Amino acid sequence: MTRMETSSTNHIVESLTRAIVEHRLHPGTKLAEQKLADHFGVSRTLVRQALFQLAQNRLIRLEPARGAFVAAPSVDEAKQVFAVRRMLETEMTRAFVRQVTPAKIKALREHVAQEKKAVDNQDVPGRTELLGDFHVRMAELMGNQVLAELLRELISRCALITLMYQSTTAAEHSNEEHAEIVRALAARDEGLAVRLMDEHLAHVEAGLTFDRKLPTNDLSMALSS
Amino acid sequence: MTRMETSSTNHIVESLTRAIVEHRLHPGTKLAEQKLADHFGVSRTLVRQALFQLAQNRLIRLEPARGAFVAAPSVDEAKQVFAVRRMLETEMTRAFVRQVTPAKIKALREHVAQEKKAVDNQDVPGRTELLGDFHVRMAELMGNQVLAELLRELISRCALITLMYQSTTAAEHSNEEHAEIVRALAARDEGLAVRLMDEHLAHVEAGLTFDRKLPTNDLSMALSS
DNA sequence: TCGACCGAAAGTGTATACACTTTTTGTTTT
DNA sequence: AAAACAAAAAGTGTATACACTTTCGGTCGA
Repeated sequence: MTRMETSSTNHIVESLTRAIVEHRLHPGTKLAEQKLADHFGVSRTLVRQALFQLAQNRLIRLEPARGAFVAAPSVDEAKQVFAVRRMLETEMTRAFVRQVTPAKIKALREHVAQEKKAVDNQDVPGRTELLGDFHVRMAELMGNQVLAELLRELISRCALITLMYQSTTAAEHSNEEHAEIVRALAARDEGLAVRLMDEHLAHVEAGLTFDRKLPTNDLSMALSS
Repeated sequence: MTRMETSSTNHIVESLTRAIVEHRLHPGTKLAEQKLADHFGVSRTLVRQALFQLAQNRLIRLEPARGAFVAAPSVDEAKQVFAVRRMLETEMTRAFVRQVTPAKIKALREHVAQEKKAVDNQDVPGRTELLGDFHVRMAELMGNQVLAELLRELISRCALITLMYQSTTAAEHSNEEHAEIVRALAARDEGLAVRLMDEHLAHVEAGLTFDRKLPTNDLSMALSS
């Protein structure tokens, strides 16, 4: 279900996005164009296109004549992003209950099972992605691709902020909450489902940590995986 | 309150955005890079950057090796965008009531008054922008810049779809609904405010028209204003 | 020793060059 | 006259060149 446009530029965007979201590239790290170009084996032209795209997604920040840096969102911005997620996702949950079908429940259950496997296996990048994708998956199952893409963007920004998924217990906790939400959806209990989703997001938000550890980051090291 | 970054690229983005949102450039119109470059007096490099940005905002569509075209969203996509707006804005309205202050009400009243003036004066581009900005203004007054920018994006996409604002009576209608919403907010009547906002968006959505009139569009003509 | 200054190195911003693809146009063929 | 083809024109995709800005290292002066 991943994107299949593999235009050079898109490959760079995706590679950098993963590195940032998975915390291989820390906030503040400088992304020098020529170094990236060498790493990806293309010219600066394509790197620049990718950087512009990432800047629009707020994953990096472009300073005029100074270059690109991995974004370091303020506490305030982080709270705003979460506020938006809660608005969107509580309403999404409400709408989901109203159009729930066995097939959709089955799809969500399978997703949660996949999450659990990743969590149990200590597959850190895998679980990070899967835990975020749960929310995107709900939007897709509702048939709203616009919502899904919006959520994907917001969740990327969240991942840049929260380090919570790095903790195994927190990941387990999220996984269990997802399972609970699915149960409420299956039971068509709108009030419960909405409440669980709201609480779930509150928990994720509470896991925000703001240790601004300084970069000390080697580009090619971080990108090599 | 408009953006003041006037880097060349941003100027191009804003200029094209306005032209598209105000329907001076019709869906399907080809945006040839060299022609735009000549028009703006820059090289293709900057035009390309702008086009990439517009593509991410879904205002244009990039076809590989064929070029950029003003987007022509499907009916389905339009409905999805509106569904997202309703999720976001009903919840935003709810939150607004809970943190309403006289100063915020005053700001909204003034905005609605501005709208009315533009509508009365038959200032078509002005009223289009102001009617959309009402929603963005609410988000800003709540102090949520993330929400504000998200809404601005969604509303641009809507404007690309709806031709309703071209009708004077429809514009008057929207303006009156905004006034009603502000009254409900001032009265701190949460239920009423949310209901009015939901109905308002339903009305806007109902104004969707999908006449795919063929381009026949001269670039420099459309951009000259 | 510390700070200010200067030059070199590195890096960004924009334009241009060139290869390759699509579109157009004019010609040939049936 | 319509369809098919070919060459030319126009346009996109990527790399490179070059001007200008920032950064860094070292030297000089206080």
